Amino acid sequence: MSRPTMETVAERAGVSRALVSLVMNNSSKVSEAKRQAVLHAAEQLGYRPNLHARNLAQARTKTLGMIINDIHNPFFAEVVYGVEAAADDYGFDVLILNGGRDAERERRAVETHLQFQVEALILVGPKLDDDDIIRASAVVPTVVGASGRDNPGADTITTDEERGAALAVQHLVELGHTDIVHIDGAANISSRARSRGYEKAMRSLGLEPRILRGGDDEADAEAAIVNLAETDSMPTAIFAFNDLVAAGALSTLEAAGLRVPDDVSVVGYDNTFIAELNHMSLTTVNQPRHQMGQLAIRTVLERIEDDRTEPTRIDLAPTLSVRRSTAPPRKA
Amino acid sequence: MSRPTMETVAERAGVSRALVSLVMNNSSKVSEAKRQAVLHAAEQLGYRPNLHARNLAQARTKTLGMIINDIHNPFFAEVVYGVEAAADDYGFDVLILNGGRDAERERRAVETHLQFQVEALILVGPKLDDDDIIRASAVVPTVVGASGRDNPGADTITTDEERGAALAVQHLVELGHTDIVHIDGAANISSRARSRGYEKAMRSLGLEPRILRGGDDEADAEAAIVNLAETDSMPTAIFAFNDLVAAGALSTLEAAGLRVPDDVSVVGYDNTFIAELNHMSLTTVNQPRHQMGQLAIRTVLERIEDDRTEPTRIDLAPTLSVRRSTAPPRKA
DNA sequence: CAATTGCGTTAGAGCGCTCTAAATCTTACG
DNA sequence: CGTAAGATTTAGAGCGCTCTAACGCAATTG
Repeated sequence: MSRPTMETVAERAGVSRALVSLVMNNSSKVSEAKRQAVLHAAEQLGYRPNLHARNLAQARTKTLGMIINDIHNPFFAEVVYGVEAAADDYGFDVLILNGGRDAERERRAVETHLQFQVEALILVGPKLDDDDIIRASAVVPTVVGASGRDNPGADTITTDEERGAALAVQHLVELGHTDIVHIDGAANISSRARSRGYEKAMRSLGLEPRILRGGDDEADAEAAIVNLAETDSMPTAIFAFNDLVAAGALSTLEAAGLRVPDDVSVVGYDNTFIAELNHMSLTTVNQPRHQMGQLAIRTVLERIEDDRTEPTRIDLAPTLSVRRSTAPPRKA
Repeated sequence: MSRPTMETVAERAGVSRALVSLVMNNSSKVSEAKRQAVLHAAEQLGYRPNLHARNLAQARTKTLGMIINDIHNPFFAEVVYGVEAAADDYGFDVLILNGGRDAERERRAVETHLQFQVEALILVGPKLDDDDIIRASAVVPTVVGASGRDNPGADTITTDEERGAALAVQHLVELGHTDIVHIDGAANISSRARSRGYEKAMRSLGLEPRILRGGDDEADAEAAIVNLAETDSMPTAIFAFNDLVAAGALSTLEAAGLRVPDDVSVVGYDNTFIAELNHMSLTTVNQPRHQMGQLAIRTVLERIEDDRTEPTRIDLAPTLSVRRSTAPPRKA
């Protein structure tokens, strides 16, 4: 007693298999009587179309493959929502695979998606290297989001991270800060652009940049700040690689008896919900994640449906979300 | 120039289609010479097996469907990791769909999974009601995780939330607290069990329970605490429905000039990474999420492979993670 | 009234793969 | 050297669905 097929439904409804197919795809050229008969039979049998059979029979699958860097990271969740909403509008299914911050795992995820015959790939913050991406994009249209790299072969949707960093610096300078340290993202993909943005902005304002090696989580911030404390030159403001590093800065500063923002201002990056927590209330650089998701779909569909062939790069403008972790420096 | 098929590879390698199939499934009864020839041809052509064709041809798909309540919520991410790791061990693929905290959406997700012929369904914190779950579990084995409900028809994996609440109370009492307020989860599924656990524990220790209506996010906590402040009977400790509510409590208390844990201790629930943040450092009840994921797979496989038919309920023991948001009450 | 049109319906091939049964090729042994 | 046993390989059916081409039939037309 396996699952009912079209054959079963057709028999029950007293029509041909082809007619059932037409009804299932709600074709307009089916008489109302037969349509009802088929629908009724299907209902009774608990019939469900077999997607694999359908995908095999049709040329296309109407399915998109998405790989996110890390399902833990709330940053990506928002992008997923954007992608899903947009995909839904166009009648595409989205299959999500978790990269788990591991290039090898992502490679397998790409493979799985390709075997599922997805019509396009959406990589959000991939750990894959250029070669992998070139290889994938040779098979299906590929769009990369939120990465600092150049991703030859793929379309890209990024935010201008240099500009984002500049926004942070500018905000701090406007508050009156001049001694602003940056804790960078070490080997992280986006680290380079953010550091560069910081550095350029500082110099163009006639200030001396100071960059400390950080990383992408709390512990990394701690090390950097302990370092600062020991060299005895605590700045009046810190611009962290991301919100998590900023959170680490917050607690390490407080542990050292310094108050935020009274003694030191802190700015993060990403506007994850950590920053939003009242108890953190982190001033941070915001990327339009939902919009990025939507644009990813649109970009990919231009390839699929309108067969565009030249690569696209979309660079969105970040904004600053000012909260309570920044304030004018204490008067000396 | 569409994608190469087995036919193409077979031709190129000078063998039959069946032989290619054998190689792809690395059967042992293929001569080394032919195996190499096939592999080489496949490599050259960039051949990738079509999963839809395979799934159609085989009786089974070796695929599991997972639906998580909300991809935003870091609690679920951990469960996903557990599921993926375990599924991998058994050679199953996991398809993840996002419920988006919406019953209707979950219903569609179930439908999609069934059309994909998944061999089982794993629902984590579903919004679906009993009927939906019964209906789904009539089609494929279904396991429900992290829910407070009874889920007829499905296997369930839960943690003992009453006990979790009791752990929190016990910890606070051991520190010397007697005036402990609980901010509940309002309509949330798990709310009932946690409140009941709190109430029982309090009474069994001879203390008077006080329950305030909360919810599941920061803002809900704020309302509850403002209420407390106004009625002028601030307790010495607060046990919140979850970490997010606890975070809300933290900031509202501090805004009111009360210090945590000096004036008021706060305990959360779920041990999400918010609790772990140094700056929060929330004492909280921990659920073994990774293990829940693994057990979900094991449970479901017992149905599939060992055709178990009687329902299983697994109830895991929660533990307490003590951090810096709790301390003995200030001496009056 | 025969021929034409058009709608609703159906037969049947084919999507890419697996799997069973049968064919072919080796090897080994009396 | 013949042949049975074992090791490889292959033909061909079938998985559930879509899609094209053709069919039956009623309505329309000259």
